[in-house]
Amino acid sequence: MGKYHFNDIERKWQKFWAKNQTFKADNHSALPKYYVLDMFPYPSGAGLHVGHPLGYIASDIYARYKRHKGFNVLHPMGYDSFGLPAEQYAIQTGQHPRKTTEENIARYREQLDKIGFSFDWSREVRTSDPAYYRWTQWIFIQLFESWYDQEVDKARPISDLIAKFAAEGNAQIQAACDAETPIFSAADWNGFAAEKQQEILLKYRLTYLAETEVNWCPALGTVLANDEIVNGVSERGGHPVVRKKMMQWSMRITAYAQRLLDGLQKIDWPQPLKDSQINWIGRSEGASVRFKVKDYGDWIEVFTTRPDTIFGVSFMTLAPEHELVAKITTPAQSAEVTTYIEATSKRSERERMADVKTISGVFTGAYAEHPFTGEAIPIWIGDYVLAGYGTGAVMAVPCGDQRDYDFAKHFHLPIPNIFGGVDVSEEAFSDKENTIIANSDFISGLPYKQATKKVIAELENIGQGKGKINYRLRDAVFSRQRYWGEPFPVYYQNGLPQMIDAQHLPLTLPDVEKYLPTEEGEPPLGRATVWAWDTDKNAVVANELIDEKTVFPLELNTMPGWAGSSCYMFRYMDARNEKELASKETLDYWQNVDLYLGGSEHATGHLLYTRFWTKFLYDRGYFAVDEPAKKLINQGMILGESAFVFRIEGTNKLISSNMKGNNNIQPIHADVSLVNLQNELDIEAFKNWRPEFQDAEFITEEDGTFNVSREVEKMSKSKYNVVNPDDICQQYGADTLRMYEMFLGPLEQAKPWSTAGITGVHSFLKKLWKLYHGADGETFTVSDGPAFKDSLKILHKTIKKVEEDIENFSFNTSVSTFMIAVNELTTQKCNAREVLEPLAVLISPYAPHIAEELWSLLGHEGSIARVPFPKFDAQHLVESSKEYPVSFNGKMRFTMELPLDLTHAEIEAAVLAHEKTQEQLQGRIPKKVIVVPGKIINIVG
RNA sequence: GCGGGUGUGGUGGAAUUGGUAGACACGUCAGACUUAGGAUCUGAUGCCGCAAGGUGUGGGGGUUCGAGUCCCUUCACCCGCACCA
Repeated sequence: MGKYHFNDIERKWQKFWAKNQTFKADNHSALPKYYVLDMFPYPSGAGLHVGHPLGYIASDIYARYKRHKGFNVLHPMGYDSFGLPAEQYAIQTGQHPRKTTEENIARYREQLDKIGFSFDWSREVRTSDPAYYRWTQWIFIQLFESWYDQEVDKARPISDLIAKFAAEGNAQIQAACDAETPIFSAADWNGFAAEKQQEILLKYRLTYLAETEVNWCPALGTVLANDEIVNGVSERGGHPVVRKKMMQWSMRITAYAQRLLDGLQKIDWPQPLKDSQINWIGRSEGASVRFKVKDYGDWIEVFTTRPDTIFGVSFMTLAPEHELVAKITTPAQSAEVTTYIEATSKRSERERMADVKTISGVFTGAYAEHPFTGEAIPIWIGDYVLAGYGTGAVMAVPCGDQRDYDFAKHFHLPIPNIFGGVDVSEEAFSDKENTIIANSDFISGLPYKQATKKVIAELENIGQGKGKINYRLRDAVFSRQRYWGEPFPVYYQNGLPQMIDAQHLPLTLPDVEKYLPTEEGEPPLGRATVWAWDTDKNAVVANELIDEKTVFPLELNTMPGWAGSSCYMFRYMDARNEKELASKETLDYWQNVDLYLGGSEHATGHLLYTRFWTKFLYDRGYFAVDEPAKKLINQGMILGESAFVFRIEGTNKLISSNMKGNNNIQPIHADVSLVNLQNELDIEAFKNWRPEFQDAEFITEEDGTFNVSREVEKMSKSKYNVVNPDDICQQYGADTLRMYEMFLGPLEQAKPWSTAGITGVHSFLKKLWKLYHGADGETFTVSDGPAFKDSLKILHKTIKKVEEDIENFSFNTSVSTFMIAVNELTTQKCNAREVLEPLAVLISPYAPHIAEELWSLLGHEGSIARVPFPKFDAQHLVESSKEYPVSFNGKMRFTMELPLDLTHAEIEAAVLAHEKTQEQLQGRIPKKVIVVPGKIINIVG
């Protein structure tokens, strides 16, 4: 056979796996199941870089390991192929996003195949494929046809709700619904026109159409969800975002707030990720209190976590956007209030966040009545109160809240002290655990907890409040004004939304000439000429037929990016089923994902939405489980090492990094492929790469080299620091790439990519190959004779360590374990099948190609993939004696050999009798001898 | 400000969970084989010191026979959330 020709070997086995469908998972297996999933990628035009496969390699090792352990493993892959970049590209070039997406997917697939993953490609899904998104649309319909019953704490069919309305009205129904839902009786309901009934039902459905204040991004021409905004600008592109009211589809995720919190307790996800979900959901316990506005019939409702401080209220503050502001402002204050509201609305979200120290506000001229004392409380407006949280209004208790305190100080409002033995002349006192309430009528003298309880009871008594749990979580806006997304299965009849019957799905995306919004400001689908629904034919027809009785306009918005990714893990279970999302049988068998790998950046986006939809489909009886993934691991990002050359400002002179001195310099990204490991730039190649520097003057080091400086940054095309895995595979092989990526460091940790150490891993694989070949390194020589005892010992040590490592996901240390094993076996000249055969199986999850080749050289037919994992046998590690280090007063002095089966007393006696011990003690009697089994013996003198 | 995390040689990182710190790899140095080496093999390599020895896991303190690991304190860096009433 010859030398280790990794390119030939890898191509050969990749073909073999594809041809034999080696990794096809079985939906009807008697074996225990195990589901290993990677977050599927968005196929971008830039292709894969070495950072992408990190998680895929780790999960692939685990999946392969589980197959060796006798599990029926589901390990699928697909593409999250709807998204903005393809659409942006389409806008610029007129190229249909479908086309670029398909090209990108083909490139991704080619790159993935080269790394030797054990994916079951027969289950591939693409979110932009109508055969897939018909199920996304189907789920949308299910959400529309459901409401959330808080009494039984689950989603139920809307027909149940209609029956309840008809029988008893809505007064007694505990459901998740819009805030301003009016109360009606059964008689009212039955008397309502059908359209009015539909309007009311919309307030209860789990996906609903409503005028919402949304985050509008003018540059992108679309709305964004809260998690798509970072620091007040869009996550993608960094464009400014403003608040705007629009008619939008929303998802009633708030109905699930508590269950999304509770569910975290039973899943094995990283604590930081759980923390950010907990934070995002933002549960706080308190009370809602209603304050009557003096001289008006209106009520202001506030939420407070400190009802115990209600006697400390000295003013109220409304958010500038609060709906009552215009109504209650007195004529005298009107001008001032208007000016203030205008000023604050001009400030962007970002400015408002950046500038939290400036205190601003204005008095409305109106007063509210204290629910207990009847005292007049001035009502102010202030932009420190957020419209989007709670009710957009607060009862200000300056002595107990620093923000209220600062506001009061600034506007010279009173700061009554309602805490016993506390000084509030300098700052507010917000330590509720050590609170004793004073000057507060019926709660004076009580600590926080009891006072809170009593106040809530009293508020309920007078009908001005109740205990309440408030969540920061908002309903998720589900409409996007884009082309390249799932169309809603919705048409409009008299302005009311109607669902297309699920049996007529998919409703496929129509073609348009341009991918921009229309001149009238409609979404791109407004350009489609065949985009109307004929309820008679149950088909899409031309828009010009809309005047006919049975033809209606279709929804012009599309679904957001997270729609397609929220249930894809269930579709993989039965990916080719044309009748259902997945059959009951397969859903029952595969349950949910056992191990999910992906980045932590999805904590409050995808990972929250997918939990929401899973719980919903569980409630409606489709799924057997209510969480998508049992265990989740966040792999760390692989960062790039960018290279910079320096230009002296205002000149065309480039200066080597050590020569820059006091010059005013400007760093410029240089492509990392033009720089060697010593950070020396290839000047000629650089000139060709950036023609504008063709004539530049290069100021080099004294030895004539030109050095760049390095910086660790995110890998990205624009930073010219991308390393392509194809190049690594070409030069060193996929097995080397796989092992090296694992060797780089702990899976969860972020780490810069550097090729510096790759030769170490590569030469390990060459040594492994040689271990199975004779002295010439070319002839396959494995003997059937007995193995050395020492070789068996190494094998079993390795089995134990590697198994532990895989189970703990510390793949980096097991690479070292393999290196030690191969080095030692080489030294021992071990060539026994008894050792080398199990070794090939052990290593096959990490380096599957070379393992397959060795397995076949060992004379086996077929793949190594399902060969049982070697069994650890402690027998081979048994020793009759062990070297014990002996220390005196904690200082290591010498070692002594002792049999393993001694009792503590026997060890103690043996140690004391030892000549070196006597030498150390010099006749003194030791205080005690500490014997820890298998560890150090410590003599304290 | 709140929450979470990390700090170990020239570098990436190990450390049986309280038991000989620095495994393994890169790099560096020396040697062997070579026309050559960016190939292969052997050896050395935390720091100070010729050596004996000393010292050493961001700093300071503590518990312990014994601390990278536990406790207190302090510093530095990274990542979330950020006027949440």
